[in-house]
Amino acid sequence: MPELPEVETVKNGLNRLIIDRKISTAVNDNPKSFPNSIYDVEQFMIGSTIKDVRRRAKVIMIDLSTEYTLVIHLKMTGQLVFVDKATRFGAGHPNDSLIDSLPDKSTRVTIGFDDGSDLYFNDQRKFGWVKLIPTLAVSDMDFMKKVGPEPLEPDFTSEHFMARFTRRARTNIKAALLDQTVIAGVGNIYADESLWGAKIHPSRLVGDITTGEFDKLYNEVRAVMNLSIEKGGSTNRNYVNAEGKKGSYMDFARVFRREGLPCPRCQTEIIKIKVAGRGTHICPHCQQI
DNA sequence: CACTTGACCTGTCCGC
DNA sequence: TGCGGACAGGTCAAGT
Repeated sequence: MPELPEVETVKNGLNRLIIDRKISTAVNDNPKSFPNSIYDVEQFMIGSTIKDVRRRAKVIMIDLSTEYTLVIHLKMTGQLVFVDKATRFGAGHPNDSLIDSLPDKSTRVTIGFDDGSDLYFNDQRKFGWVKLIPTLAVSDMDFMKKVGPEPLEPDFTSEHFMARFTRRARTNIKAALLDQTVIAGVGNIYADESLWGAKIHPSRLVGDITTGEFDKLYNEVRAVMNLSIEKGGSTNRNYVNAEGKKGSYMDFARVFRREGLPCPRCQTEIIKIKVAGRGTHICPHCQQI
């Protein structure tokens, strides 16, 4: 899924749905998805209550009353879906009844609360993970130490943004945007969308991008991700929010997965190419090498 | 260090 | 309707 706007949407949903609930069970069906020992789970998770749900980059952190935190990465196909069978929460949305369908084949971890509700971690491709670690140790994780700044923070300026890229001067701008140690949270969808907005070809070398172009790109990254948060994220394939509902940003996408359709700016046909090993969507007229 | 590529998985879609 | 291959929202560990 999940880039910054999707993870932010899940986090906001979980904050509405699971705060103060008490964990009574934890079922793990894949040691890679949830590698903690049974001892740790029983000691620091069972019986605890949910205190807060936070996000950093594409990672969700669920703080427990035991001073332990569930650190979760959804990678490509992860989902965190809350279902309350007692109140039928999660039922009745289009094409799906979560009440009946979850847990399903892709469910890796089921966290049960003492009121009968459940939080499911589903992950078709098994790339994602859930780790239970001391809250104070979260900032010591390799990922947390290396990850770049949050682009939507109010005090994150255009100058800040540009300065982060100097280290990656000899690679292309798309690879640099996707590099989580440069800027946190940008993935394949929003990289393509913001490069189109700034009229920058994704294969251009970072070192050749002008200050003016960086300024545009900075504004586009923020505008595109803010719009997506407002739309509940992008459902390209699997993504759903904490209530099991899809996001609608794809209805507003300008280039992503729109190959063969006209560019909204100049009507030139959008094409799909490969850059930084990823499928990449551009307007060949607006975005020149 | 900076940079690129392949690996990790399952499912789906497309061409034969 | 089967089969092989490419591809899918993301990181990592290796290689150069």
